[in-house]
Amino acid sequence: MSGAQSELKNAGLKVTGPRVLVLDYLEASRDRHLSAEDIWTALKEQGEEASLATVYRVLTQFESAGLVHRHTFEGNTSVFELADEDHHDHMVCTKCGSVTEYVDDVIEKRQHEIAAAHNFQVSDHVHVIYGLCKACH
Amino acid sequence: MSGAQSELKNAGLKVTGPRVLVLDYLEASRDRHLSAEDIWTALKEQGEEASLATVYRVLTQFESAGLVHRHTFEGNTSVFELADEDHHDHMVCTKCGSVTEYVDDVIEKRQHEIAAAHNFQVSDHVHVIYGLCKACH
DNA sequence: CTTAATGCAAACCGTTTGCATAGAT
DNA sequence: ATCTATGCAAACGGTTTGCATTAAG
Repeated sequence: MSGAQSELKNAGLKVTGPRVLVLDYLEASRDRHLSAEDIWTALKEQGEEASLATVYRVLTQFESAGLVHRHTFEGNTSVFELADEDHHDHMVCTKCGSVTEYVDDVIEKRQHEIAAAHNFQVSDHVHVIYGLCKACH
Repeated sequence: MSGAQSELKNAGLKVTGPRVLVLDYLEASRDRHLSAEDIWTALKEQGEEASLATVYRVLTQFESAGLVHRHTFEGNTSVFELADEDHHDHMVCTKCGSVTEYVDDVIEKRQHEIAAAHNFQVSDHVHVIYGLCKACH
């Protein structure tokens, strides 16, 4: 039984074709941030069928189950990535669209101090740096 | 001549009814972050007419002219605010939607160091803390 | 066998656009 | 008078949804 199958069971989700396909594909693309359409296209190219609507449904379920994170960045399309790693933030290249991840304890800590100072109870945060990646400038 | 009128001229924009209305309304709401529809509704309520399409066009022009900043946050609707103040980041209440602004030099400085370390050329950044505001928890 | 998941196509929602008309300089 | 801005309604693009069908447990 594939890793995807047991992950689905652990998450309390029924093991179905589309769910396994999407999860497998996300695991094979751990270093990338994918849109629903990216995934749908990739599955079609590898001969597997899953409707776009189902890809969206599956991704939304995965997000609720905590398997996946959804990012919106600027622009209209959401991108998804597996959620099983540590928290990190993103640098998005405005030219090629590539996404670089980073972690920084100074910032992580600092934002909790800021929130506390405003009597604000943090549940999540987004930190995105926009600019040109190494390859694009 | 109102402040809005001279601001428009300075920005190289023709002084028209809808542009003055939108800019005046933004100035009267400096402490808030407004969606295109918020503005359109407000104008209608105060008896002024401007089509929603025009409000969008005007806001987009203002953004290009640097008069206004557009934020997307999470979710699909953009919000706008006047751009004539210092840079700041945002805390968004996930319950009531209120937006609190803050500035922090430690974070500002730190993110440039991080970018430099990855050979990334920063043009902009977004830092949003999500959670519950003082009033909501 | 029962209930939940899928595919399809249509609906949705914020936003943009083409085109004819009104308005600014 | 000229050329741009506006209003309207239709188009758009990503995402969601209703409903009949299919598959998982």
